[in-house]
This record gives sequence, C-alpha cells and structure tokens, in this order.
Amino acid sequence: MTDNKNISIKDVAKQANVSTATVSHVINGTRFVSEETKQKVHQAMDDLNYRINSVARSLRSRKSFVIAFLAPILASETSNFFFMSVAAGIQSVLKQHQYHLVLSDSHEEEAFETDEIRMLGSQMIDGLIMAPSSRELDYERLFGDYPVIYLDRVPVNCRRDSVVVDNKTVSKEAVQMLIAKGHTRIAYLSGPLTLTTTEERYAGYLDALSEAGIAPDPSLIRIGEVSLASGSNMTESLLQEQPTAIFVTDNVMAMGVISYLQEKKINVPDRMAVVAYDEFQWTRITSPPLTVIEQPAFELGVKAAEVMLERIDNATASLQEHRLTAKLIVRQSS
Amino acid sequence: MTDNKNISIKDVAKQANVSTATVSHVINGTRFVSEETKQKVHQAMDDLNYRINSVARSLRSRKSFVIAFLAPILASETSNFFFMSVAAGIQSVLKQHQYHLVLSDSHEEEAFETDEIRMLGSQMIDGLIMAPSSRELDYERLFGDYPVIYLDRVPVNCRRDSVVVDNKTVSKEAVQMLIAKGHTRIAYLSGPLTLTTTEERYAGYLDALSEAGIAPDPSLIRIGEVSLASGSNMTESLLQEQPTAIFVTDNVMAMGVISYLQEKKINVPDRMAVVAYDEFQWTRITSPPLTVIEQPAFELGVKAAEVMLERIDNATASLQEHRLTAKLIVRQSS
DNA sequence: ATGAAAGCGCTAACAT
DNA sequence: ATGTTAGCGCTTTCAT
Repeated sequence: MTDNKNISIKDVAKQANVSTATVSHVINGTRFVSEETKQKVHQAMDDLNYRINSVARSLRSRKSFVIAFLAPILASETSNFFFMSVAAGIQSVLKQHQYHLVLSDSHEEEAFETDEIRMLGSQMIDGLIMAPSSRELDYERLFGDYPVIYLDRVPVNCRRDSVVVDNKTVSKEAVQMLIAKGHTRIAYLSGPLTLTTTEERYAGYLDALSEAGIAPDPSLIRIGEVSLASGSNMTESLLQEQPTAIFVTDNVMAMGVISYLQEKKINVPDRMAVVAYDEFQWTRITSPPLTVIEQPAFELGVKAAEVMLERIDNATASLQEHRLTAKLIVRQSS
Repeated sequence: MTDNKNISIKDVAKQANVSTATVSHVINGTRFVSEETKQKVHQAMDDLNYRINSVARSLRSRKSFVIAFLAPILASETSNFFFMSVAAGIQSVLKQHQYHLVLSDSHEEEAFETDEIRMLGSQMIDGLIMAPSSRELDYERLFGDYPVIYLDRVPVNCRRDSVVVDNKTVSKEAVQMLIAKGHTRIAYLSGPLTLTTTEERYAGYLDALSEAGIAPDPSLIRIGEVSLASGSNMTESLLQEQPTAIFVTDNVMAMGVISYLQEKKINVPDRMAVVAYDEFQWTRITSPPLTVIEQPAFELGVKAAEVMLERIDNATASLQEHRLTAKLIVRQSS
C-alpha cells in the first residue's frame, strides 16, 4: 500500500539536500559522512519509505550477493530431504554475511541441469554450489565467471573446491558391523553407480567383504532404479539367494525393502538384518527402528557456504577438498 | 573457461555491423528484422558466446520474470515435504512461461518472514506466492508493488488471491469415518490453532462430532508443539482418557503418536485407530500402514502459479479464491 | 566533507 | 527495415 514504486536515491538526495553520492555513501558506509548529514539522509529515507533497488546496484557494482544452489531438490521425496537440509545449512551461513540463496532444481537430469546453469549464467550470481547429476559431463564450459563448489558429488577431472561425505569409510563400517554379527551373505542394493557417492558406497562394501575374506557374490548385488517399487522388487528376487542381511544405500529403496519384508512377514532382524542410508524421522518408527547411516547434510551446507565465501574473497587460493564423516546409527534392524 | 565476462549487446552489434537496437530486437523478437540480419546477429552472438545480462534487462524493463515463493520450507522435516511439493508445482508452470522461481524460507516465524519480505522487496520480483506464518500480521504494508497470492493459509482481512485446501470438509469426513466405525471417544491432536489450516481442521472435527450427537470432550483435545516428541507425549497423557481413536492433523506429530503406541505395544487399529494428515511414502511402511488425508500439494502450486500469471496480466481482475479438495486415503490404521 | 557526472547493459521511443 | 539515444537506479572516480 505504501507506494514506494519509484523512489530512488535521487529522490532521497533531493529531499535531504545532498548529492546522490552522499546518499549512496550513507547507505553503504563507504566514505565519511558527517553525523548531521547522515541524520538528514536517514530522515529522508524514512519519510519517503525508500527501498534500495538491488538490481541497479548489482548492475553497477557487478556483485549480486546471490549464491545459487543447484541440486535435485524437487525431484523425489527423498533427495528433497537430504538436499533441503543442505540448503538450510548453506542458508544459515549466507544469511550472516548478507548473501542470499537461490535454490535451483536439476531434476537429476543432465538436460534440465544444463538449462538451469545457462539460466543462472545470465542472472549475475556471485557463486554456484552444485551437486552434479553426472560424473562425465564437462561442466566447465557451462559455467560463467563465478566460483563453483561441488557438493556431495564430484565430476571427473574436478578443478573446483568440493565438499563431500566420506561414503566409503562409513559404508565399510556398516558392512563390517554386519560381518561382526555373523553375517556372510550380505546383499547390496543401490541406485545406478553413476555418481561418486554411490560408487564410494559400493567400494566400501567390497572392501569390508574382502578384508573379512568373503568373496562378493554377484547374485547378492542389485543395482537399479531408485524407487520404492524397485527396492521392493529387488528384495523379492533377492530372497532366493538366501541373504541374511541387506545393505541398501538409498532411503527410498529402503522403504521398498521394509515394505516387502513386512508384507511377507519376514522378521527383522532375526531373519533379515537391514541397514539403510540416511537418517530421517520415519526410520525411527518402522518396526523395528532402522539401523542407518546418518549423513551430515546440514554441516555439508555450512561447509560449502564457508568455502564459497572464502573463495569469493580469494579467487586464487589453492583448491579445497573437504570430506565430512558420516555416522552409523545402530538400532534394532541389525 | 570460455570468458564471456564483458560481452554485451554492444559488442555483438559491432561484430554484426548493426545497431544495439537491432540486436535487442532479434533477442526479444520485438520488431521485424530481416532474415539476413537475424543470421548475422545470431552468428555474432555465437562467435562471442554472448549471454544476456538479465540484471540490466530487469533494471531497464522493470520486469524480472522472477516469482518468489515464501514458506516454511527449511524449518522442519515436515513442512519441507509439503511445501517442496508445492514448489515443484509452481516451478512446473512457471518454467513453461519463462519465469523463474526463487524459494525463500520463512522459518514459520514472523520476524524471519518479515525480513525475507523486506529483502524480496529490493529484489525486483514480479510476484510473491506465500504461506503466511501468521494470521494476524498486517502483511499489506510490507509488500511492494507486485501481486501477492496467499497459498495454503490466509491472513485475516485478506485482500489478495488465494489458493487453499478445503481442510474442513476432509477433516470432517475423516472423523465421520471413525464415527461410522463405532468410535465415540476420538482424540484430536494438533499444532497451535493460529493458522487458518489448523483452525479449519478443528472445525471439521467439531462438526462431525456435533452432527453425530457426540459432545466434544476437552480432555481428548490436545493442542501443542509440532514435533515428534510432542506427539509422543500427548499420546501418553491422552491414554488415561481412554480414547479409541486419534485424529492427528500434523504428520510429524503423527510420527510421535505411532512411535509411542508401538513402544507400548498398543495395537493399531484394534486398541487405537489412527488417522493422520499428509500422504508421504513412509506412511505406507508403518505397521499397519496409515490412514491419511492426502493434500493436493503439487496441484496447489500449479494453481497458485496459474493465478499469479493471470494476475500479472490483469492487475484489476476480481479476486480469486481457490479451494482444492483433499482426499481421505483409508488404510489399515483405522 | 561533499558534489558532479560517467557508465554498468539493456530496452524502447523516436527517427529515418 | 534499421539506427540513435535517453534513461532504468545505482556506485565510484575525479573534483573541489
């Protein structure tokens, strides 16, 4: 209602009887202005209900104070959670530094993602934090003149800062825990191994088996689509191979596993132990509560934002690769 | 890598031997340009790897093609899902019309929200879709000169378009279903009644009881914090009042209900029927699967975006109030 | 301690 | 069918 439609720095300057330069400097604290003049300017700004036009500011100063986060946030119920927590972490840091966060969705599809990067390129962002949907794509030629930080996953020949989770270590730990409990036929369910994350988790699984002198059995390893139905189907077809434990590295697929076992009244953990990825509230109310690997999602965001801010300050500092540790939370399903 | 740092329309014009006006018109298709000239311009743009500067464009044209969505997206695990689905719906429509979506988080807190609105005000957005965190706040004085659409909830004296869910009808239906199954002592668990949504759900509950000639029992009605622990605690204290069914209008609280009943080995639905709000995948893998009210989240977003686009085209058209229907999904918990 | 003015990259009114 | 040019609102250099 209060119409601040066209109130510019010029109007404020006139009202306060000073130059536009002075108004600008008062706003930005960018050179000395006498107390008296400051008062006048503030008064005028209040009177006119002045709001800075940050578009004009960005155009002139070539700085937008906007950081974009590109990830599969809107794709499925799952990624949502994880990446939304990441976003919350990014946000919490950026806000303290007057930066804004723009969320951009990649749909976990190269074409969609490429489109978004192109679009962001014209939006004058000060930086891009992204979870690439492909490991092979040559992202570099898509980027504009802003720092980029890879989060959660990293493409080949990465020449950027990155903040990821130590998937291999924790996956290995999870499988070792199962082995320690006497399991030798441990099934592995996963989405496509086209991401660094899934690949690392798989490596951890193999490592644990190998160190325990257990030969990996291909019939126990199922790689497929990330969905509840897919997890359910895999579990069904897996049963004839007689596994005693299932390690499922995706939480949507985990729901499929649980739902199938429940439907067939297969007792967990007695007849089948289950370890899943990601700690969401619902994993505590299944029966029994699920043993899961908790990824530090929020912290991932915090770290990425911090690295971004440093990178903006110092474009030539040496590359940083941060690897945060995940935590195995043992509950009754294993 | 490819340095398109400073390539402007001017560079393209020079390279193609035309004026900047022509380049602009080629880009925007805003007046006739001969095929031949068009070719030259496109060639030049390709050669120079030109990318439009949408900041400059926005400044000049006073149009940003950006719509902001302000909601408690990053707040809790729950709202996440619901509002992220809404966001996906908004996005799907906007994308077709070359608009961009900026997600902004209100934290479900007035102060935070006010801050965000102020910030958006300086960002030259073409519209704001929001789920207000307060019913009483005078939002109008915070808004700038752009259309606003209320989504999911509406403040008092709303003078804007709105897109909401018909909570009362579906809540009433859910309670009637419980009554039809013979329940008379039906508990009601909810977060604070400070939102139009929660208020409507409560009204539906009361209506169903009243029409069945059941006097509402205050000891069965628990209003409190939205959290798993809170849902759990409420369930515990509720038990001495001997309800046979629980209607819980928030899904995080629902997890608390489930977890408490499970822990105490109280059979669902035999000793306690449960009906919850919101259809997420995990509601299918609890034992037993949950009867829930499914809100049309994605559709809510679609509708809001459509209304926004119409409103941008026609600022003076009469106010629209859309009320989408929710669906009761009956499963084994009731 | 403050002002004048150029110009960021674009659009669009006014020319021709 | 295309060119010239004045700004959009701001920051910032160069003056004084």
